[in-house]
Amino acid sequence: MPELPEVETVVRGLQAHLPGRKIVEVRFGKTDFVIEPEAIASGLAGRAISGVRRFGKFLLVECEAADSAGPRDPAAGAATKRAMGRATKGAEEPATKGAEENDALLIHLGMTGQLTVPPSSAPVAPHTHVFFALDDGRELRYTDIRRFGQMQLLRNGERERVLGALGLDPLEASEKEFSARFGARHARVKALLLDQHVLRGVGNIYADESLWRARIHPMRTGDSLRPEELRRLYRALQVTLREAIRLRGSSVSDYVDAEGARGEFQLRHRVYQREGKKCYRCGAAIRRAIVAGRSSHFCAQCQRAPRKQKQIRPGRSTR
DNA sequence: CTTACGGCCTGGGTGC
DNA sequence: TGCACCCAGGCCGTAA
Repeated sequence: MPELPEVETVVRGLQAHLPGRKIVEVRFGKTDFVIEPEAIASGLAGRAISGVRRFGKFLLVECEAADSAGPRDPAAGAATKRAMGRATKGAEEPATKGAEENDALLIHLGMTGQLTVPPSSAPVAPHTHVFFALDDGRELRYTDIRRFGQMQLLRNGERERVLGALGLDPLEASEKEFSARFGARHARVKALLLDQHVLRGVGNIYADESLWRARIHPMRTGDSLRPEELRRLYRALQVTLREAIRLRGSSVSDYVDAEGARGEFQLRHRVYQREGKKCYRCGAAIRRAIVAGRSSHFCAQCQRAPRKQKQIRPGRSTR
């Protein structure tokens, strides 16, 4: 399941291949998961790629400014301006802001989406539905068994509308911002971690792993967390996500990076999909329960369940 | 407004 | 061998 660390790994892989390349042609297989495929085909053919970046679990393949006016046939563009701003380092600026935002291809990998850059002559893997032929004889290919992914063209000025509501990137948020957001909410902490409007990029694997590391039960509510618990969770999230990125993500099912290689963080999972196995910290059996509509794995010994009282709070108040 | 929940999308894996 | 069923993540509608 591509979550923040997996998407980050794919982005880094694509950054090594795509910037500077020109998209020669776009072809589709099934398009039921693509928004306006014709717009993608006509809008990106002939365009040069300037960069690739991550925004939460989304990938953005950015184009250089369309040379001149002709939205028709950009045949002229012999002078393919080299990507000036190189890949750069980690600190990414908000993808929704920025003075000039050029057209970009927005991609969400869903559960089984894969992006690779094989030679055009390479055999096509089953369930490959989008092909971006490049000017160096290779293709950026999108493969997605379940087609839970999503793809759309973001034109100039559309980023804020499409991505603006997403929450903070967990690796960029400060402890203060994190605590303020979580501490003010009455929803279960597991639901808050998965809510992309609170934090962008965390999914089921890293929510469970972080909660275990922080020794917090997934059913606890955000506003029940003591300051030190909020701090522990913040730290656990950071450490877990960074470690996962270092190990190139978790390959629990179909996930592979841009080179087609599996990640290794699944070997470090402490609770995810370890129901019945022993807790690495205390030896108790890892349990699984549905929280926030998702399978949640935790150690009932290390992560104490909250008191049952699920009573209806007296309305008003808050403030 | 906030929260909880059920359903939907698709297809691989599993168990009978 | 076949087949029903479960499950995954995001999103949306509905209800409290």
